[in-house]
Amino acid sequence: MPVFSLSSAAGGGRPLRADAQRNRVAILDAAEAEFRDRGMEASIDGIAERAGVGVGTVYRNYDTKEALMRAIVAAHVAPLVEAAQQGLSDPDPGAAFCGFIRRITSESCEFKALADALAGAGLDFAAVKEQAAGDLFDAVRQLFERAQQAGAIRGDVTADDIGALIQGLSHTAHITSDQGQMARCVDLVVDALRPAAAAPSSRPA
Amino acid sequence: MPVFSLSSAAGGGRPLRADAQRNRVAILDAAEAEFRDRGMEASIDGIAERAGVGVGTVYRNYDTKEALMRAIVAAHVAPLVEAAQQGLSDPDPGAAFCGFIRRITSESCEFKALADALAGAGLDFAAVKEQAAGDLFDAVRQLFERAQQAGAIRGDVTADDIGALIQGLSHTAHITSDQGQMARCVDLVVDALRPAAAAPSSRPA
DNA sequence: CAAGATACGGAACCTAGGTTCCGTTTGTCA
DNA sequence: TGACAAACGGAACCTAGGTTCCGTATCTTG
Repeated sequence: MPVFSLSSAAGGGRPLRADAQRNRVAILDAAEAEFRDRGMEASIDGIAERAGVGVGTVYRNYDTKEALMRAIVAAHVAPLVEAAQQGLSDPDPGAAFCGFIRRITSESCEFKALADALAGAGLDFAAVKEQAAGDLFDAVRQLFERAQQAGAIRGDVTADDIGALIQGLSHTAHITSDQGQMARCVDLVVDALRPAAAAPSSRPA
Repeated sequence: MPVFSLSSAAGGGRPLRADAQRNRVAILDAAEAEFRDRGMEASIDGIAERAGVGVGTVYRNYDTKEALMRAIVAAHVAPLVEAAQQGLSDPDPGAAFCGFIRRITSESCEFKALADALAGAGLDFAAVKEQAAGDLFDAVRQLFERAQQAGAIRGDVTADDIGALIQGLSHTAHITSDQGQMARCVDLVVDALRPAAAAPSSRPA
């Protein structure tokens, strides 16, 4: 049951039938929209209907709802992970880290499925942590450690703490769609990560 | 369908039968334990079994699972609300507010049902916000406003922001049972609420 | 255009968990 | 202890949503 490749089956095969190809795109689009708005609460029936397709057709492309969700989330995570990797060579480790946190939380705010994935809501948490969200958490950890070593982050915070905070913020992102409020909350937390008042990394008085 | 009073029906009535009285207590105890450990994921079947009782007996005391949950949560919320009211006359408004935040998050960490109620998980959110959790949010808001007026809290934070942060932290509390980590995260957030020590914050527009 | 392969739709199935119902048991009172 | 009301237990019911199945429709190829 192939998950990629728009025009041919995985491995050996002959090209996909034209209608099947069209449907695959429609399903992806529909899933994208539904998962965006409702996160893990989106239903297969809803996605199928939105795609103008029967549920069977959805299942012919993705074995389970979770697989479909993962595919969609993965598509959103990939560019984030890439951005994180670039951040690793940012001359200002603190800014790179904070900026990345702001970015993923902002993304979570408008794409509920990402929020759910990061918050571990409605999914087998261990599974998520390996897959889609796992990559992101790894990326965050690397940025975090670099920032902390550079002295841009308080020493008494651990990577696990960051993970926990992100999970919490992701939940908030799932609930609110108010980007402004979300941003204020995130800024607050991010500010709090700076080393105690003594050394404001970016701003001498 | 009475919800209070251990020995008699609400309003007019004759005393409760002895076995009914015993069962009511057993149900309350069982619900307390199940909701503590599993939050809203606790099941009526599980509660009934733990209480050594049939599901019908549970429903004879509480019309719905949510009603039972509310009763249990309310019992935990009451003393908190009371503490908050006392906090309103604390000479140090900032400490009163922060202390209260720490207290409810700590409580949420070991009593998952409270975390769920505050995070709005698995429940009709509006309903929760009126009931059990609503009182708590109100209490927090009062403590917050007083602390902010006293200058103990940054001026650019709103009561809604606090609500959002609590919801997020409550989700974290639901996931982790590590009181230490929870405390670190909460401290971080609480610290962040203090007015910027001397210098203007350096946040990007 | 016919034949076969491929894909489709959506009814039917399954599971989980909340809720109801009713025949049976137990407590209470005389 | 007998009789009645109160309470019990738990099977049965209902709903929601994920998943499977298969008869039918559509594409592709010769």
